[in-house]
Amino acid sequence: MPTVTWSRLGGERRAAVVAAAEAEFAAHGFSAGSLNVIARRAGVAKGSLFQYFADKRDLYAYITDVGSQRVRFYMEARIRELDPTRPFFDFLTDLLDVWVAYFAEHPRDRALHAAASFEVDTDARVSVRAVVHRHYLEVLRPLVDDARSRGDLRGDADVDALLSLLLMLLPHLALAPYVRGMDPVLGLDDLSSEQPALVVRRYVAVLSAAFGCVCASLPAITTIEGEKHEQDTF
Amino acid sequence: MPTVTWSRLGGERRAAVVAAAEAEFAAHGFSAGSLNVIARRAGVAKGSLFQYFADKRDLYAYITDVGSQRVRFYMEARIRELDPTRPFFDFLTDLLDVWVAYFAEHPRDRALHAAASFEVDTDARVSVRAVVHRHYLEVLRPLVDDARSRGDLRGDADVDALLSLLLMLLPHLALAPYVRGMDPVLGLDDLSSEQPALVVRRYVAVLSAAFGCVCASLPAITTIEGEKHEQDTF
Amino acid sequence: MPTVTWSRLGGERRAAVVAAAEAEFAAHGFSAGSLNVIARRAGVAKGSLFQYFADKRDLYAYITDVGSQRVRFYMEARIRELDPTRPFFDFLTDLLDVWVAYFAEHPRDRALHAAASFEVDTDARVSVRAVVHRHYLEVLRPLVDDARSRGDLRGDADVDALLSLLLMLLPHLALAPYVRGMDPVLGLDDLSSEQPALVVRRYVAVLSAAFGCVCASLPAITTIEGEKHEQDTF
Amino acid sequence: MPTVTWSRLGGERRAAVVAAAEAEFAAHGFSAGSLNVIARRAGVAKGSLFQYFADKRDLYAYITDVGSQRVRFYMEARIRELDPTRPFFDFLTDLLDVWVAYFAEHPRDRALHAAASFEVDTDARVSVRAVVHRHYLEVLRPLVDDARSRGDLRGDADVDALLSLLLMLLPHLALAPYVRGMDPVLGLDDLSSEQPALVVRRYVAVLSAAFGCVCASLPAITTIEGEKHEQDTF
DNA sequence: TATGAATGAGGTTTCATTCAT
DNA sequence: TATGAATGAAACCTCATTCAT
Repeated sequence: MPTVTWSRLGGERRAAVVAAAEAEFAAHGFSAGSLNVIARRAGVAKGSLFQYFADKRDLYAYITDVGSQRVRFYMEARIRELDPTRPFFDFLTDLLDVWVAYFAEHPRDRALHAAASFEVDTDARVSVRAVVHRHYLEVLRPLVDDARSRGDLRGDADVDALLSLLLMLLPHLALAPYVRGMDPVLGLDDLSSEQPALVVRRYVAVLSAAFGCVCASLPAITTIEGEKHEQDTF
Repeated sequence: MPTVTWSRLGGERRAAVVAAAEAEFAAHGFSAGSLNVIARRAGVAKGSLFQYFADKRDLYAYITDVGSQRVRFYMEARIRELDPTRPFFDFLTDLLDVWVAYFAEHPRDRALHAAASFEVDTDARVSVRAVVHRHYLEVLRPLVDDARSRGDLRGDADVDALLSLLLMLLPHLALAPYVRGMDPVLGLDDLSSEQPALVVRRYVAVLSAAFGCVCASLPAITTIEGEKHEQDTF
Repeated sequence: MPTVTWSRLGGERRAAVVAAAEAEFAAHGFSAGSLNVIARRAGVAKGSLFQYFADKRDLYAYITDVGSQRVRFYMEARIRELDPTRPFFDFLTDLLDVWVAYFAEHPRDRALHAAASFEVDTDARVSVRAVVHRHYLEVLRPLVDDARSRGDLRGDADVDALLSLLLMLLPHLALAPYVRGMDPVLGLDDLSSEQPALVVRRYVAVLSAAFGCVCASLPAITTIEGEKHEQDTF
Repeated sequence: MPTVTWSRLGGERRAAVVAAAEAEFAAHGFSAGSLNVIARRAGVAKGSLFQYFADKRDLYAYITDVGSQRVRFYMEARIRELDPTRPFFDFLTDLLDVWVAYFAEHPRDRALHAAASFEVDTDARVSVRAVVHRHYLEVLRPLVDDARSRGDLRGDADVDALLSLLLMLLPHLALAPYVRGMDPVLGLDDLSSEQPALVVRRYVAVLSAAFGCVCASLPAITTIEGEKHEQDTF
């Protein structure tokens, strides 16, 4: 937790430290990120960092938290716009599109997310992922619960299994297009050949088949390729 | 890639190097693993390591490959015993049980797998995961293809999406019971409350619902809990 | 020397600073003692310490002085009770017993004494020991002078040599039982095998033989061990 | 203990490291001595020091050992020249003169001795003093034992108390002339006013009176000052 | 082919002190 | 008078890699 000194700090200095730390941890992760570099880039003395944060891990946790909240606030705003009361898998499709687009446009957040996912230091990774997972679930669970109460999910749908899969799919969709080798099957990391949007629809189709109400129909994947008016008929 | 010197090396010396390197990388991962330690424990000169491998990354890739092959050979043997011609999702359930049990009993392989998954160094992680994914797919794709040709999968099943999900689920099932925070939903890391076996069945139920032939029924999870018999009626 | 600000300070604040500084310097000595820690534990601002004392060394000297005076006042009170007009070496024996017991029961003063003795920083050590030595001598010299004027010491006794030896023996007796390796001969640091009381008597016997009046006899060490009665015949 | 690498090292490089380390530890002691400085002055890479010694403490212990042995070898040679079979306290007087002169002429050894005596780090101090004390005793005990068997000491002399006092007097005589405040009574540190030689004689007179055979007379201190001839009559 | 000595940059953290408020 | 933010030097130690033998 940041010190009181940090909370009393002027906005400019704070912004400089946050920016430098985000850049460094995004580039090299926690273990390999260097406080020397952060201090130098922020234009503050090395010792000052320790007036603001208990230690390296404390700074890292703070940076991760700030980043997670930024993503969450953004997503929550977009969720409201997307109208979460629509048929769930339609909504989910749009949501994942937004998600993919966000990380496409925010390389810094993408890198922070990756750094948190791949951290070697067990304690650092665990505490950071706990934060991230909490954010994920606080947003997703209400959406899923509402969907089930609306009847968009099967009555016997294993909601926790759905959430568990989403917890894997979300980081995957965010990172795979930029991390070679993460997805050797669907080709997410081969940007030229296939659109992430298509992969989103393939995953949603799977989830819909697994959890959706039998009567509910899913927008056909063809809707992307240009001919799809028969879509809502099957 | 190991040098020719390595290939000409006596078996004993080779085994010593491999054992020391596996232990070190399993314990500390690639970035934090120390060649000094490996050389000392293997009883060879530090310089010798550089006669056998181009650099640290080369050694790491080799060690990962060796480990992956060990796991793969084991799994292939068990797959033959499990009779892959049975109904696919029955077979898959047993396969995942074996998988979970293997990593429960082989902490070194589990640690190597985790080290590869969490490596910060991008290049190291990418090259290692490429190897691991290749092994996964070379085993899984024939099984899945056979299942489809046998009619165990729906005709329009998105086989690649299934493989993609399996590529996420396999490491998850192997590591989550031992890595705090990986699974905050299904409780895989809370060994006392829920059996990995049950989680396996929940995941397979999802996959079966998504990809299975409509007519094919899955062994109900009720076999473990005893009450949800309506599940196999959908 | 403390500033005038210090002298005008409220008693509570002063006590807090003294207590924190004593604890810190006792635990880590001057060089390794931390003003940060002292300020934090005393509940005052770091800057305040520099309003009360010129610098770290000044604070340290003050703390040592306070501690020395505490010990000195205690010893002076006990000296009056012990009746310094008795035969000198009888009295000295009791005095040293009291001395040893005091430090046995006051670990904080013991630690401060040790810290002063083992300080690496030459200037700090010199100034601190000057204070301590002054206290020692102001107490001891009158006692020794009285003893000589009473005829308890030989007429030609080298009083200064006696004081010089006492200045070595007193810290030794105070610390050796708690500092491994200080006394590899008489076994003061091996509490189980020999009592400090016996060591006191052996040292006093030496001093008595060296400085005592020939006619004056010393209580034989046999009072503790019970057999060497021929000792008092020399 | 130095590594094998150290033992295989060329003489020139070894000498440079030893010289630099002796100078640094002599000047600042163990805790405050800097490996950075040592490496720079020795003209070797910082990392090289860690190829020769396990850590800072290891290097310090080695340096202290080397220094102690140097002093011991010198003293043993001089002891043979001084004829230890002479009357003990005559011999002891000469021995202490030599001792004082040695440290007067060898400021480096003096500083190392001081550094070892005043080290704050308990473990470092303990281990170093154990070495020094061992050297002291291995030299002194045979001398004292011989003296007693020759009849130079009283039959009932407390030999261990004598050794214990010598263990205090020897460092005192070596260092006090150069460390302000160590001796506020006999004025050892006030070089202009009184000769260390006289102090030696005053201490020896005390020891002789305490431990010497009654019949044995000591060379009167008058030999230096010229008037106290009544001293040898007690 | 094997060795292992040498390198020196880089890591995090603590510290006493200053000074503007 | 009290505060506490800022400083930046210095600390020990580890590391992968090179190269002469």
